[in-house]
Amino acid sequence: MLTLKQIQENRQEVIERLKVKGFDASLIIDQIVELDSHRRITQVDVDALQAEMNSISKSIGLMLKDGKKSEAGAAREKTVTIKENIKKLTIVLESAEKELQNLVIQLPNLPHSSVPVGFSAADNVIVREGGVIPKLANPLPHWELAKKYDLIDFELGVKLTGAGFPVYKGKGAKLQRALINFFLEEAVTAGYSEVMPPLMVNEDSGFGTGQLPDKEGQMYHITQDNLYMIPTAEVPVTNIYRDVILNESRLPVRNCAYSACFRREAGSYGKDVRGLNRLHQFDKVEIVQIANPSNSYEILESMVLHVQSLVEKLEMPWRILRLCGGDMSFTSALTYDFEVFSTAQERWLEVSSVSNFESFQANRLKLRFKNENEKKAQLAHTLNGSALALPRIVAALLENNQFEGGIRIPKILVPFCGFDVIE
RNA sequence: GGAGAGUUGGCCGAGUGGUCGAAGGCGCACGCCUGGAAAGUGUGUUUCCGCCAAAAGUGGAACGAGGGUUCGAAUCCCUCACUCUCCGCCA
Repeated sequence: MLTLKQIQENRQEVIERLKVKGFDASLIIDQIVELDSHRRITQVDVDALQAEMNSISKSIGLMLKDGKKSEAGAAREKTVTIKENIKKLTIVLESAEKELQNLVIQLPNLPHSSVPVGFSAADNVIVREGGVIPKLANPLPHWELAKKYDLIDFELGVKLTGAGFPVYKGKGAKLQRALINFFLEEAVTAGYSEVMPPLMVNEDSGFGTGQLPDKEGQMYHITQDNLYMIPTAEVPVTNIYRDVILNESRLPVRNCAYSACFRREAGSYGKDVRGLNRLHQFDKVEIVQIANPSNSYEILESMVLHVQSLVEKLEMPWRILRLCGGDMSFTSALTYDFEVFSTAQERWLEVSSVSNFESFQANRLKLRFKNENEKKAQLAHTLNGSALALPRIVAALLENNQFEGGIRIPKILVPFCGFDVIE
C-alpha cells in the first residue's frame, strides 16, 4: 500500500509510474487527495469539540468536589449538543477514513525506474543466462518419466484429493526431501536463519503481505475458522514482522523457510497445467529479507545471485528475466523471474520470482525501523524470493538428465538423495 | 469440549469512575561522580492522527479487540479473541 505522503507529494510521478504497470490512477488519486483533505478538516473539528468536552468534564469533576452541585448540572447540560456534534462528525470522519483506505489499497505498487514498459510475458527482458541445454534424441516429458520410474502418481492424488495434488513415491519422494534440504542448507550457509512457519494464516496476515483482499480467490479458505492456507511461506514469514519496530542495527533481517504451498489456481487449464507444471499443493523454500531502504536494491541483487547459484549447482540451463510492468505483481516494485529449460516440453519454466516490495508491504504490515537518535520510525523495505520452488525444478531435472534406461541425479544432490541415478 | 482465573508501557507490576499516558521497579539512553569501572545520583525513555513553513509548541486518540453506560471509563456492562490452571480428548 502506498503511503498518503507518497501520493500527495508526488502526485504526477505516481500517475506516470503506474502507467508502466498499465494502471490508470489519475481518477483514484484525485479522489484520494480530495478525501484526505476532507478528512483532515473534519479531524480538526472533531478534535476541537473533544477538547471542549474534556475541559467541561474536568470542570464538572472539580465542581462536584467543591460541592457546587447546581453549577455542575448547568455544565452537564452544555455537553448535550457538543456530544451530538461529536457523534455526527465522528461518523463523517470514520467513513472518510474507511473510504480513503478502500481507495489507497486499490493502487498497485510503483514499479522501479528500471522496470521495462510492456503488457505481457513477451515484453520481459532477459538479463542473463547460463548453463547448457542438453541435446536429447527423443526426450520424454516428466509426467511420462514419473510414471515409467514410479516416482510420482498423479492419478492417486486425484483419488485422494483432486487434480494438482500428486503423490510422490519412492525415489520421487526422496528427491523432494533432498531438494528441500539442499535448498535450506544453501540458504542457511548464505546467512538466512531458518524458520518453520504455520501453513495457515489469519486474515490480518493475508492483508499484511497483500494477498487480501486482492487475491482472495487464489487462497484456500477454511471458513469455519476463517483461516487461509498459505500460498507461499512469504506470508507467515514476512508477517512475523507485522506491527514491529526494529532497531536499525538489526537490518537486514534474513529468514528462510521451507513450506508446502497451496494455490487454487482458478482458471488455469491446458498444457500449462500438465504434470508438475502447475499444482495446487507444492513445496518451496523461500528467502525473505527486511532491509533498510538505503540498500534494498543491493540486497535484491544478492538474492538474485543466491538463486542463480542454486540453478548453477543443479547444472540447469537457466535464464533471468526482468519483468515488465504489465507482468509484475500488484505488490512488487521490481521482480526478477528465474526460468529453467525443460527439454522435453521445449520451453522455459518459471522456478523462482525474486522481488523488492520496497515499503509497499511494510506500510500494510506497519513494519518499521529506527535508530536511537531518531524520533520517528520509518517504513522498512521487504524482499523475498523462491529459492526454490520444487515442482518445475523436478520436471526439468527429470527431463534434462534422462538417458536410455535412467535419470542421472546432479552431483550436488547425491549426498542428499543417497543415490546417483534413478532406474 | 466443560469449569475457573487473567490480558496495563521494552519487561515486571500498581491502579475499581474524575486532574491517569498511567505509581513504583527493572532495563535502556545521556549527564554527574570515578584514574577507569561498579555502586551512587540526576534527567530522559510508547505509538498514531492533526494544527504549525519548520522547529518549538500544541489539540486529539490508544490500558487485548469491538460495542455500550456516563458530563467523565484502565476502572462499570455486553460481545469476541487470546493466555494460564483443572477436567475431558489426543500425535
